[in-house]
Amino acid sequence: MALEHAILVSLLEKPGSGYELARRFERSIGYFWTATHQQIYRVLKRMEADGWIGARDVPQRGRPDKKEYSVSAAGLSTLTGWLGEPVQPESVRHELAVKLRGAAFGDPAALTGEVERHRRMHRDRLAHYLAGQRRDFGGGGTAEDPGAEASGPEDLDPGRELQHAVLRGGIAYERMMIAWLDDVLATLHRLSPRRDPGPSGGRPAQAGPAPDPAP
Amino acid sequence: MALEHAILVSLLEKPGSGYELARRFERSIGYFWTATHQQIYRVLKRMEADGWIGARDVPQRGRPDKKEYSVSAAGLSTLTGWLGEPVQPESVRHELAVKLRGAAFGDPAALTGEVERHRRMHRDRLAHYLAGQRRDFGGGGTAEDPGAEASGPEDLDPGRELQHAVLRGGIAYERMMIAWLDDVLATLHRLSPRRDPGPSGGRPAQAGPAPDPAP
DNA sequence: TCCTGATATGCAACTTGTTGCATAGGCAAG
DNA sequence: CTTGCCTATGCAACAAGTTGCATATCAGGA
Repeated sequence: MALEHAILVSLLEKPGSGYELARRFERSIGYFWTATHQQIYRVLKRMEADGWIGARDVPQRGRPDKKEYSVSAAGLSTLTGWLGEPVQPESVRHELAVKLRGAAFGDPAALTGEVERHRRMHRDRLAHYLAGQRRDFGGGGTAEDPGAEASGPEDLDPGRELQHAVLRGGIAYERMMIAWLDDVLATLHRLSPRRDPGPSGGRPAQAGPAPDPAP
Repeated sequence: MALEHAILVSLLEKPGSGYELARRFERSIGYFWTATHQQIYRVLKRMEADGWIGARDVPQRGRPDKKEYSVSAAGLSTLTGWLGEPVQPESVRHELAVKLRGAAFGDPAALTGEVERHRRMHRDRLAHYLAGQRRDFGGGGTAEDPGAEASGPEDLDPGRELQHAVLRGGIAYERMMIAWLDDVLATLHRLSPRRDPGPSGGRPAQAGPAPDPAP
């Protein structure tokens, strides 16, 4: 039960309606916690009943009214209480890893396209993160050299620093995944050295990793 | 709906009872897909009804009989069919990332212990993976230089190669997490430079990353 | 004009996943 | 000899998450 907490964090960062939250869960916070609009509306209702958040009707020109939620004092103390609890081990779901182990009982080469698709997704997300980093956190150190900003000018807004730390985690994750997927592609290619990487959508499955989006 | 498929893979790798599967989901395959014994028993029952797996009663000395399941032809074709389907985007749940963003509205330093605990967990899991790699895949190349084995002696059992690729992914993930958690600890320390890292359970939150288990 | 799409909210039904408990024999420590 | 733990399976109730659909308004294009 932690969607509540993700919503609290998001509403503390900026109040908003259920719909707006749903949008955010397709971007920013959604990169670390997923939820559909159905779930969000249902949980918002419960949170309002529990007094964690308050609603305010906002009339809009043309559009239906929206209910803008914001966090109450009770909600804030719920959140800070939660911060003190240990997080229980994340439940892992790496479907691609399961498929790779399953591929031993089918045709490994059939996974190549899928792995390439994943690689593209991770490459795009990395580019997105890096753009966000440039936009929101300036041209400082690279994500590969954590702590490089530590000796720089004092920029100690905790919210900003923490958001940057989370973003650096996302960047590190995407880089790691891209490198691993290259490794997997090389392995698949080694197992069945058919198809040469054609020019369309092609990327080297054999040689060194394709260039990342420039940091 | 993919617990079925994870079970199929596990049973193909080695037939076993529900209980044994539950144990495996605490180790090996469980590092990439979690499930409790309740879920496993329920799904096994359904899979048997669907004819994906067959059961065989195995009497045991002293212990209650166990039902040893193995994959039928129908189950195998189900699995290979699944391999061809695109994996839909994994639903992400990075609770620690949510907490970090939430910490801006509480006391960031209160998270230090939790982050350190996570780091220990990841360090231990990395050591576990590396031990498994040494045990099952010999002294070959390091995980940091994927493809190093490619030019070595031909060892092209697909199952083995794919399991190794998955394991390398686990290793890369744990290394990445450890590095990121060091980054986070440095950030937290920068935000509130209280407590010096004492000698008990201490690890440098400031200087370079603590030494990994030797690869 | 009609159709599509974005904003905005929500119900109902269904599937998954979790938690608590129950059974039942054997084995080892105290 | 009793208490707790391990093997081994399972029911029942609940919580969480997904999917399909419904409503309503307005803007812009075919």
